[in-house]
Amino acid sequence: MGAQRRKQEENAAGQGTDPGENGRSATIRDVAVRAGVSAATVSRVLADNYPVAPKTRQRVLRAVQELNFVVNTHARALAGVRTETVAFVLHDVRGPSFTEAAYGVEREANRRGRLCLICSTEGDQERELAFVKLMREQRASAVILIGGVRDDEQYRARYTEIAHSLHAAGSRLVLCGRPPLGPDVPATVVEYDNEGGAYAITTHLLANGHRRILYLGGALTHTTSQARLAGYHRALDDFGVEPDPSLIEHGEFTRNSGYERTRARLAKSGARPFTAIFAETDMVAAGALTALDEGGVAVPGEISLVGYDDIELAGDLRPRLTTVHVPYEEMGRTAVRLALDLKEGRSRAADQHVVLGTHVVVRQSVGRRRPG
Amino acid sequence: MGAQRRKQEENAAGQGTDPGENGRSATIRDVAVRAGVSAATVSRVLADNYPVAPKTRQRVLRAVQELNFVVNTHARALAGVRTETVAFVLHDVRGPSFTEAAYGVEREANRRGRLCLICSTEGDQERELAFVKLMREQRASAVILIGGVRDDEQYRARYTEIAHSLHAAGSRLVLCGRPPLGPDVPATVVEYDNEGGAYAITTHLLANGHRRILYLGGALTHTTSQARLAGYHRALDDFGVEPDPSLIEHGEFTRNSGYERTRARLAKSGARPFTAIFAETDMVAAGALTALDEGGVAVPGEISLVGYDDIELAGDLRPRLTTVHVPYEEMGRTAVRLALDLKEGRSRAADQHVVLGTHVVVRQSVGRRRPG
DNA sequence: TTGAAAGCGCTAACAC
DNA sequence: GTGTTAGCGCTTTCAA
Repeated sequence: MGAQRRKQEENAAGQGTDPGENGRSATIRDVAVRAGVSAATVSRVLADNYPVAPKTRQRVLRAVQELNFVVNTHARALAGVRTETVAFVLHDVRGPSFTEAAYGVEREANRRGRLCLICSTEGDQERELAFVKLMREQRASAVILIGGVRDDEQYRARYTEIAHSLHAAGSRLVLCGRPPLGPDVPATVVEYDNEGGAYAITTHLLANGHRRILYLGGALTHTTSQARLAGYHRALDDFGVEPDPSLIEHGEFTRNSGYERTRARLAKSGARPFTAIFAETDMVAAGALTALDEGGVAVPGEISLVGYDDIELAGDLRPRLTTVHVPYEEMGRTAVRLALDLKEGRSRAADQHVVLGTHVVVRQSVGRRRPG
Repeated sequence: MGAQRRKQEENAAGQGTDPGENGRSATIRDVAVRAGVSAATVSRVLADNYPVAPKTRQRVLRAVQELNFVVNTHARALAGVRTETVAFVLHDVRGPSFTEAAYGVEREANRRGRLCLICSTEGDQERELAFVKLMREQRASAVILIGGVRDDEQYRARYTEIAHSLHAAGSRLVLCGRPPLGPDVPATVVEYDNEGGAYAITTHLLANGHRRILYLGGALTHTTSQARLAGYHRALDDFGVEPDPSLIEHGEFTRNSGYERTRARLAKSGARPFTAIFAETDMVAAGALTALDEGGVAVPGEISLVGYDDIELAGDLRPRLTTVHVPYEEMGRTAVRLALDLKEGRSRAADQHVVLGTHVVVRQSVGRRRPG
């Protein structure tokens, strides 16, 4: 698929003579010829970084207009001029929490004169890799990945390699909410206190007298889920409550999963073996709430409910959802800040691992319960 | 800022000798030297499109590993190999409706083997232009813009030019939910029946006996708002109801704007001059509902409420929000489909304008009212 | 099976 | 002020 052959094919397939539609687009050379000057002069006019006679400039600009000339970034980049970009990769653009982080990335990147490119992978690792590859090849300033993963040998090996290859390309890998890869891997990590948040909110439930708390979790292998579940267990332990495995469920981080799982539980037995529900994300909590609502169960009267993430939706639910606030936007901003500061020599490699705090936001979905 | 000078500066600023950190990254030439072959051979190994002796291949791959070599897309693109991408531009990644469209774009682009790049502009036209420029220069297959605009001469002139320059660069401009630019402009337009949806839902309110409907709109100059307001007026007209200008409000498309405006109205007078609220987006409706809730106003008992967009949130509100469904995801998919089909010669220019339908989704936020 | 060489489109020293 | 020229890093003929 060489340049030449490709262009010929395009021409052969062409339907019209409209320049640009099929024929090759105008180059700086074409403009030069039309304006009766050299390519260098055109380049100067375009870059506007060098004195050019007004009349010449006029002619060049006219030619540019007439030919509908568009510079080729690739050629320009090759010649040394960079358009700095920051890339952000998430699973799903529709997910409310990660887009909050995307927003933070975007703002900070912009504040520092970079363009921000976002890519959604639908959780497909191949796609993630393809995008990282593209960004690496385009020499993006930083590539920021967000979203829990399955933390195994394969993960570490794979991302360690990615970190190195990005580094070799003059870019930087940033992991948001993912486990660090090791001390010698050139990657920036921005985590948040996942376990601590889960601990705190479980404690909140326990302090309100709840002892049997249904846990609506994500996939068992998912690092985010593991950390949250760990916090839940630690809190139980601190209160001397024996954990009941039958109260732990694993599923997806979707509204629907929360809905279905809650419905199934509600249908199961007359005497409910739990007085509160800890949904691992607000989305799951929203689904659970709908199921509770449909089942005629009062919240927090009969059952208390808490979520995690503190997305905007939490305040729209009725009752308003008590949840754990995660500083997603700040994570995004921090990710960009750390990576760029490092590149600009304003930060040291040792400071490339940050853990942001989380905290409980008490709203209306938790009620007091006399334990026993 | 030439390549040479830049590199020297980078070296000067360097802290370590780690290759890649500051020094220039390895090129195909470096790999060739290390492997004791020519650059052409390395290229062949990498592209894997040509027979190469197994042993040579081994040596090359090893050298690639050792040097952490990463091809330079720019050079590659310049030499004729394209990574096809589709670009999507929206105002805010956090906005629920447009990200639905982004999802559609992403899926369809992916189905057709393209990578999808998303850019959020925070409503900044300059940023939008910068991104479009970048994508044009990178020769993206299509550049898709979504979000209402101020429809004036400047808009038309500006985007007509963009359409032409994208076309000249072999790309294609797609406008989602924005007014067409004219018959001779090379742009694809995917609209939805904005006015029709507003008409239908207003009719729904009117049919339920509501005559005084508070309208919580967006900016007056915004095309989306204009169309929705037009639908509202047409419905009133069809029912022989005199529109009351004091019931029309303009503001922003945010939760908070809906909240504040509703609160102000509620505070204003004891005798409320309206029995229903038409919020121009579900987001605004969510805010209005909170205000109503706080004011102790029963919905739909005392006041009915409808929104527009049918985002997921609509089903989470209590009462569940009656609203207008807009096929955002389909818009995204359609945008990609039309643009790529055209490029592939599987569609004609005449079919590059599509209007998708909208419809009312009846849930629980509208009550009957005895008119008078 | 491999290498040499030309060229993709642009930029920036260096001459004039 | 403007043109000439030498690359940037890669791919792909063409020749060996």
